[in-house]
Amino acid sequence: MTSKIPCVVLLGPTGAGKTRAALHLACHLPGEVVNFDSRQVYRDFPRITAQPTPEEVAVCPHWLYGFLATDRKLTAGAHVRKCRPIIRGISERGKTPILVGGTGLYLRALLEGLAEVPEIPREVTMLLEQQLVLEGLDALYARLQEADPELAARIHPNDKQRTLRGLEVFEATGKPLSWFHGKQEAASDYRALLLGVQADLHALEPLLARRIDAMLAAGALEEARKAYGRCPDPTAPGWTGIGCAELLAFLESRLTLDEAKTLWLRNTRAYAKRQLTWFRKMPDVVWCGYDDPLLPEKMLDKAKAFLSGL
RNA sequence: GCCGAGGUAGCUCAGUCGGUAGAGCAGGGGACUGAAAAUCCCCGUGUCGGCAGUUCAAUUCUGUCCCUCGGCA
Repeated sequence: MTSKIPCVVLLGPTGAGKTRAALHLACHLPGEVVNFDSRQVYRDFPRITAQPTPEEVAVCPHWLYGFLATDRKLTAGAHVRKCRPIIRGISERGKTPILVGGTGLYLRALLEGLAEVPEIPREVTMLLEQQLVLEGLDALYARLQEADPELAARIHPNDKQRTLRGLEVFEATGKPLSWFHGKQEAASDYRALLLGVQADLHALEPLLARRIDAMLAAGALEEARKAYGRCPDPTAPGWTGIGCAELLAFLESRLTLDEAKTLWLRNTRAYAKRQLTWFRKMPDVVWCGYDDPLLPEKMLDKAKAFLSGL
């Protein structure tokens, strides 16, 4: 049995200061930063998705930021497959992998693994999407109840996305998705210290508002304009990110800039709320306040104690 | 000043042929196994603009006043 790779995870809601803390850890452990945020992967949106700046990236290696084109889609599984060799490489170089991000599903998939479901052929997915339009969600959910009663019982009949996922797995493999879940092994390859940046929504809101202004001042609009030139399809995966979608609506004259900013803030806030809900229930997270000026130092101390205690 | 249209939840608005009212959004809580910055679930008492009248009963009808928005002056 191979020993588990030690790593440090930095989690928390958007805009709470994870990037800054990660840089401090990376400099002093020493370590390298690996992204687990589903949006900071887009090449065309470095500012709007708050990726580390070129100056920050120059300080130490950063992985899985800004590598994906706007019309490409990343999935939890694909992200995990990219992450694993990178984390192993960092560890073999004698450094500590520092995982930073805000996408709860990606983190869980990485730490606990994901069921091994084969790739679903595009035709299967497209056919189901057509059937959704023709037959309605109720009919598809009823089919899921036949095909995978266990999964159907767990999801809500209105949950379009999960109903389609359950059906596409069954149609493509002949086996229920819940069967794949049951067969999954619980072993993890990593021994992770979970460090959380704690912030409540009320405190976070003004920071998020200021960050939007700062992004615009730093050329967010120009960034969106350029991205639009490269990928003018508003339904492309990269455009569905918060900030991107609102600025695109402004560029296409569907919103004024003020309306776009208001919506942007509102959506960012709602997103932060979902992140807080997700991370709150995670066990064994060591929390530090976002407003603690010594947060990077405290997190570094905890990381050092964790690594020396192994 | 006159004519018209309105004033109902934090916002946008439904509605009650008279029996004290409900959607969307916002807000709060939650779920989450390859779209996850996604997808979805639960949570709705508010002088129904003020005052008076009619009525067993008015947010609903009538009068009047106030305010907002159009048009005409």
